[in-house]
Amino acid sequence: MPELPEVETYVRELAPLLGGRQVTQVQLLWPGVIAAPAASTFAAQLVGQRFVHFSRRGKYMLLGLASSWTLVVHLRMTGRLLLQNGSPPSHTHLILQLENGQQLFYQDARKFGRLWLVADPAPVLAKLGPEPFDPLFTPQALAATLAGRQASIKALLLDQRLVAGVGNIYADEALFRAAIHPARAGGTLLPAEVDLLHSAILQVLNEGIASAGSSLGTSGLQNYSRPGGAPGGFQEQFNVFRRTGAPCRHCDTPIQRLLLAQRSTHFCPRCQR
DNA sequence: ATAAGGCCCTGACCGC
DNA sequence: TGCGGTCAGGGCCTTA
Repeated sequence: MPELPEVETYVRELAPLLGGRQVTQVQLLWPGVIAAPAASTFAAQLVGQRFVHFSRRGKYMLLGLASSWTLVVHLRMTGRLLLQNGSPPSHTHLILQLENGQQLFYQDARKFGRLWLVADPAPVLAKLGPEPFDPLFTPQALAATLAGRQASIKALLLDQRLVAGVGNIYADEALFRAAIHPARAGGTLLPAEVDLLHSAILQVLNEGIASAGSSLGTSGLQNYSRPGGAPGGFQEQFNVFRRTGAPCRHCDTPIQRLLLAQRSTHFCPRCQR
């Protein structure tokens, strides 16, 4: 599932490919994908716009246009952006024809993803917590948000109001690196553990970005790929995520799976107590 | 304010 | 081979 490293990879790889390109035609095949404005006006407002700026906030992709408007994209579970020629793949819901002959496809098998075309993206992003790489996101700030919380640390890491961009994959991997059991109540973490978790979050996100994200395609849906369709590589470095029953890379104990906050959670029962 | 559960979707997978 | 049931899961909404 696209989380911060996957969205960051999109931003970095789309910038040179899409920068300066102009939208000449919009085909909206499934209007439900448009969150704002009304689907009937979305296409008309996007035609003629030129992509000039590329950034990210949490798991939201921000495609800045020459008009100063922004096309905001959230891929949720299975959303993908593909910059290609030729016929659209199955589950394509939006096609942007570009002036250079290329096409930008928005594809999403489960239809969870959404796009916004807005003058100001701030309201869309209003509920997000700090960016993990923002200097304001310090161990002390993380400790303050965890203080008194009874919910599991896994559930809290998935809450985008605490820190933006961490999803199921990187939450599990960060908790393993920090040697913290995912079911621990957030408020019970000791200061030293919060420090470990803070640096583990930054570490796994950085490693994910360095590997161009995680693609899970061998079993289950191919739910993330880079703009040209190539997979990321971080799944090769998973310590726990979707490794249920496989030996822990540190101690050989079989990785276990449990359900927290309605999300599958993977951990080593020996390394994470 | 916090926590928990339901909902949206549909391909993959499992058991029969 | 075919079929029905179950699962996954981010963000939003409702409920307690």
